[in-house]
Amino acid sequence: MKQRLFRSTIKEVASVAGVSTQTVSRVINERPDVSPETRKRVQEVINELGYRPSALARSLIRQRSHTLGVVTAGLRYIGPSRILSGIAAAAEEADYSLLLKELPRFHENDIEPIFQALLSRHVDGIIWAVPEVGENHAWVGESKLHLEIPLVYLTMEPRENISVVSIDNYLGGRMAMSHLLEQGYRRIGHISGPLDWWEARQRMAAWKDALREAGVDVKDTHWVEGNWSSTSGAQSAEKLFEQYKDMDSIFVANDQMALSVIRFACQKGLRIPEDIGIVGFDNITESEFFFPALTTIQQDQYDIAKLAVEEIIKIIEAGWQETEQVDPKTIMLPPSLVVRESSLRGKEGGEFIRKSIS
Amino acid sequence: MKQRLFRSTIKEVASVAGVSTQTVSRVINERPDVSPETRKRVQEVINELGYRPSALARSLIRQRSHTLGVVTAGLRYIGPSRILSGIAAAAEEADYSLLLKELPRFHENDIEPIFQALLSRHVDGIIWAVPEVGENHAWVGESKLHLEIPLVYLTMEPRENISVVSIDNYLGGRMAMSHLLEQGYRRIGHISGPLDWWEARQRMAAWKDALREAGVDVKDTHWVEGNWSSTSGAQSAEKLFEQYKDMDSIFVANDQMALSVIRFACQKGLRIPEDIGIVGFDNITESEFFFPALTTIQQDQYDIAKLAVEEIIKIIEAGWQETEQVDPKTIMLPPSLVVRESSLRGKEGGEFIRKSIS
DNA sequence: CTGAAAGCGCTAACAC
DNA sequence: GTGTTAGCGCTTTCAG
Repeated sequence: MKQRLFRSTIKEVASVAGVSTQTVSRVINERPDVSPETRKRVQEVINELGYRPSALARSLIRQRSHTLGVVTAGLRYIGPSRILSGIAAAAEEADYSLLLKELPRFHENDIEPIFQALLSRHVDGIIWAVPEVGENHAWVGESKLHLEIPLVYLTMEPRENISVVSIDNYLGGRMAMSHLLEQGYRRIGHISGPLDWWEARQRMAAWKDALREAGVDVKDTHWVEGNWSSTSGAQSAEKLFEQYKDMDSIFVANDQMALSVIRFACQKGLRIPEDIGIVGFDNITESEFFFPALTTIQQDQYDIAKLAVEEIIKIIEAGWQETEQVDPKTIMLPPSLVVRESSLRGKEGGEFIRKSIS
Repeated sequence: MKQRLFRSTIKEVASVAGVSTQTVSRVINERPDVSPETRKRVQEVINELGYRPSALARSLIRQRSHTLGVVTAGLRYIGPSRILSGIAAAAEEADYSLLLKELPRFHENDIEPIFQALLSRHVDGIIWAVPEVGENHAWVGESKLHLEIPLVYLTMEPRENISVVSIDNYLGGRMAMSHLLEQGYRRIGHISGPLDWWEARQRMAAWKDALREAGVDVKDTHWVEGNWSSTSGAQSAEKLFEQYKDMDSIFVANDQMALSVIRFACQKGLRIPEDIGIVGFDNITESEFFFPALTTIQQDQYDIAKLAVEEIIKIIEAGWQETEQVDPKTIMLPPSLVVRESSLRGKEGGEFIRKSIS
């Protein structure tokens, strides 16, 4: 027996209520031009039959789906998840649905099928929430895509004529470094993220620039490249302590790696922050409870995600007005410094948060 | 100017290629009954115009969208994200799209609008990936929903005639307890999750049962209720050490709280695992790098998510065959014990994984 | 205020 | 092999 869907249609409602489908349509769309009695009768039939208008049919005729395509990568990690969470909240608020596509790899650059799938379902806009890694954004700006809908990128290097929303990673790095320098650390090492990541390069550039401006020599032995994972953090820590003997502190490009650095330093018998200061990046929920608690740079991924959704909806709605279009722009949000025990040398160890270094 | 979508239709393709829309339809659906020349010509026009069939129109006429609705809660946490990640991977593989709805709260029980939104978009099935908390699943089984499509639940207490896929939390708790008992610990305390969570109750029941079976007295002072967060872990640890003076170990209901317990014990000068043994639950990526590394119970959320998707697709497809229906069933997956430093008392501290305690 | 006709983009069923 | 007709469930003219 073929599956039978017990979904009532506008036609059934109309026939039961003894009106035309047109009138039912007016009722469900809350148009004013229906007499109160008719409206009431139709509404009753709707409730009775459990009638639910088909968003599909509506999208087809209105050429508008009220749906956003979201492309993510790395949902198994906390950063991308927090971003998706923000996207979902903002979309819900604006009454948009979400069509989700997860890229299997960060390096994915066969993006045609993704767009095909999204466009064939008539999404009104696309949020590209995939970090910029290697050449995985090389296609941006190419018009080969025949893209007739707005596209907003999350966390990518700003480009002309493209809408981008991102945390300012360079600024975050500078904030971390300013803090360490203020605490009197000078021989600051760095464990970077994988350098094919734009974010990793930004953080590292901040480390280098801050040292140079402070008049500190930067040598190749003063940093090591990690891959974001705690495992790589452990390996990097070992290598870095080996090749930078009189290092007094480390700026670690994320908290997971910083966790391993703490562990490694503990095992070596080094005191934190007296012998070695540590600053991380991300402010994952756990870092407050590391021992010692980790000083880090907080990114509000939830917030930039909401911003991105609001931006794309603004662009979409503008496309339906007679008004002028919304120009693509880059929105860069500053992160904030969260000072905890791991970097507070020679002062009383209270915890406090500074929102900006200005 | 009203937005103009440069989307070509099957009609345009047909007219340019000089055939009927029907023939184009046959080509894009790879039907055999088209002559090679016609097929070639049509295909060329398709490429030329960048034509993309509308999945919307297709769904409407086929009464099938090849789309799954996914309802989640707590995407800002890592567990739900890993589940979503598994769902996305499995859906992609089966060539299904995903319509995502995130509940704003775990306790949400106004679920009508969620179903409305999903059903109005003609999803073929729904995966309910919201943990069971308080009465938030009370509606399950009520047929008021007029649900004409399959529904599979993730992580909920098994019920008759419902499809459920879940990790066996009770078994996980028993595995943790068996391990502690084997290591010679007897005065085992417990920090539970919030007890309105089904999972928290399961883990706690395992703690209690294991102690009883081992002939150990269970008192109300031997456990404290946390709320999964590291913050609550710290508070709970303080309280528990206070009220259970000769406790020799703790089974903590998740790794985040366990992290705080480690921190608290360190600050008190207690040695882990000699003075106090600790076992967590979840195996978050960081727990391997805690100091000491945390013994814990691993749940493979990614895997159960894939299973849930495969199950629902099986049910959906069965609905379209002449064959009999797939009966709803409960699938319970065993977690696994990961032994690390925090519980290995008086033995050499190598790390090893046991897949099951049988 | 209400209804009839046309059509969004596509496919199933039937002709030829 | 290929085209014609009808219609998925809805909304947009335009009459009345």
